[in-house]
Amino acid sequence: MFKKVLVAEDIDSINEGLIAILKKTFNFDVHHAKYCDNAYLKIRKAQQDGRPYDLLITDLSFKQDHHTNTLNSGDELVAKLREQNIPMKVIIYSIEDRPEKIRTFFKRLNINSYICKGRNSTKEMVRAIKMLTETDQYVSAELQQTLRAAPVMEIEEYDILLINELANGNAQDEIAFLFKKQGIRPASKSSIEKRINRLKNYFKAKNTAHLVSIVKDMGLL
Amino acid sequence: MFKKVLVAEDIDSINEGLIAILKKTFNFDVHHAKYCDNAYLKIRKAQQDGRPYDLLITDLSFKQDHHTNTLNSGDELVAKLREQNIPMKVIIYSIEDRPEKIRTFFKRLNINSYICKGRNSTKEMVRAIKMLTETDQYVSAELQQTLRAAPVMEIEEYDILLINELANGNAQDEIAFLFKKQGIRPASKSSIEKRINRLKNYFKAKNTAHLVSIVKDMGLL
DNA sequence: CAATTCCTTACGGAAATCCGTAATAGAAAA
DNA sequence: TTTTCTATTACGGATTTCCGTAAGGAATTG
Repeated sequence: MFKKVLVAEDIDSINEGLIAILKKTFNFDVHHAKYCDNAYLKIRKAQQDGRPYDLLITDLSFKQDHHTNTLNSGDELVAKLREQNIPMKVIIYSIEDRPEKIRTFFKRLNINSYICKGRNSTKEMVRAIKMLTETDQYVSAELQQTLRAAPVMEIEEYDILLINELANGNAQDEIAFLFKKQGIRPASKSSIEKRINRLKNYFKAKNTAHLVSIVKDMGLL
Repeated sequence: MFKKVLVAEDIDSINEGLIAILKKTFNFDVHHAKYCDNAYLKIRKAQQDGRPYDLLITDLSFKQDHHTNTLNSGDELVAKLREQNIPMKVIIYSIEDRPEKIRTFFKRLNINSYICKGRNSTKEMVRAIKMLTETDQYVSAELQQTLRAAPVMEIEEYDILLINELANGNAQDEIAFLFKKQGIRPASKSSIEKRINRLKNYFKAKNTAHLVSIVKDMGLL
C-alpha cells in the first residue's frame, strides 16, 4: 500500500474534495500542489530527504496566472519525472476523454492509470489506487473499451505539423518554404498538396477551413 | 440569506468539495444534480411544491453518457429557467475563462455571478454568495478587469453564423444559397465575400482556415 | 420629391487552391 | 550494378477565393 501521496491539481474544490476522500478511505500522508513546478520541487525534495512519494495523482491542464512556471501541464510534469527516473506511480486525473490523447499518455509517459473526471470518478480513483498496490497498471473496463474502440489512425507527427501550419494561415507555398528551411522532409508544394488532400479525404473535410475545424475539435491540434 | 440551494455539476470530486464547503460555511439546504435535465426537474418540482430554490450554482459543460438529455449544458439550463421566469439567482461556476464567453452569460442569461474554477475559487464562491444576499449582481474585481480589458468588438450574430458555415466547410456559393433559403439577410455571394474579408481583417487572419482557427481558439465558435 | 447616404449586389481580373497525370529521385531487392 | 518499387516533385488546367470597382435599392433627410 502507498504511504505518501501527492495531488497536483489547481482547482481548489477538486483538490479539497479529492483529498478528503483519500484521507477518509486510505491512511495516506497526502500532500498537494497547485502548480506543476511546485509539485516537481516537492517530489525532488522528498526524494533527497529519503522520504519519497509513492504515488502522484495529477491533473493535465493548469491555469496560467502571474506565476511563471517552467512546467505548464501535468504531462510535462510526468515526462520530467520519467526522464529523471524518479520511481513513483502516476495516475492522471483529468476531464480529457479523447482516446487519441489518453493513449499517448500510456504510451509515451508510461502512466500507471488514467481516471476521467466524471460522475463516478472518485470511486474509480479509489479502485485504481487499490489495484495499483498490486499491479503495475490499471485501466477500467470502460476506459479499455473506449481506447479499443477508436481505430488507430495513421496520422503522423508530420500531418499535425502540416495542419498546424494551415491553421496558422500559411499558404501551401509558404509551408513548402518553411519545411524546406526546417529540413522537414516532404517539402515540395506538390507533396504538401497531396498530403492535405489525403487528410481532407480521411477526415471527410470539404476544404481546408473544414479540416482545421475538425482537427481542432478532435483535440489533435 | 438563501435557504435552499441547488448545485448542478457532474464531476463528483467538485460536487463533494463544493457542497462540503457550502454546508460548513452557510446553513443551507443544499441539493445537487449531476445532469442538467435532472436539475431542471428538481427546480420545477420544488417550485410547484411551494418550496422553491433561491440559488442555483451550475457548471457549464456536462459530460455526455448513456443518458439522453434535452439540456446539455449549464447555459441551456439557465436559458430555460429565465425563459420561464422562474425566479432564482444563478451563479455559473466553470473553468471557462474567456471574456467573450463570460460576457455573453451576463448579457444573455442575466446571471447574477460568475466564478472561474481555479486556485481560490471556493473563497470566491463564498464571497459571491454573501454579496448576492444584498445585491443583485456580483463580479469580482479580478473578473471585472478581464471583462473590461477585452475590447467589445462589433462582431454580431451574423458573423458567427458565417464563420460557423466556413468551419463546416461550406464554400461561399453554398453559404449564399443557405442564407437565401433561411432568409438570413445579406445573402449574396458578394456580401458574404465582403463580410469574410472584414472579419479576416479584424482578426488579422491570413486566410479562411486561419480565421476559423483564431475564432475557435477564442471560443466564439 | 429629389438628394444623400448606407447597405447590398454584380462583375471581372489576379491569385491561390484543387486535382489528375507524368517525370524524377532514392531506396530496396535481385 | 541493374531492376523494381515507392515516395517525392513538377506541371497544367479547372475551380474557388481574393479584392477592387461599380451598379442597384432602400431608408433618411432636407
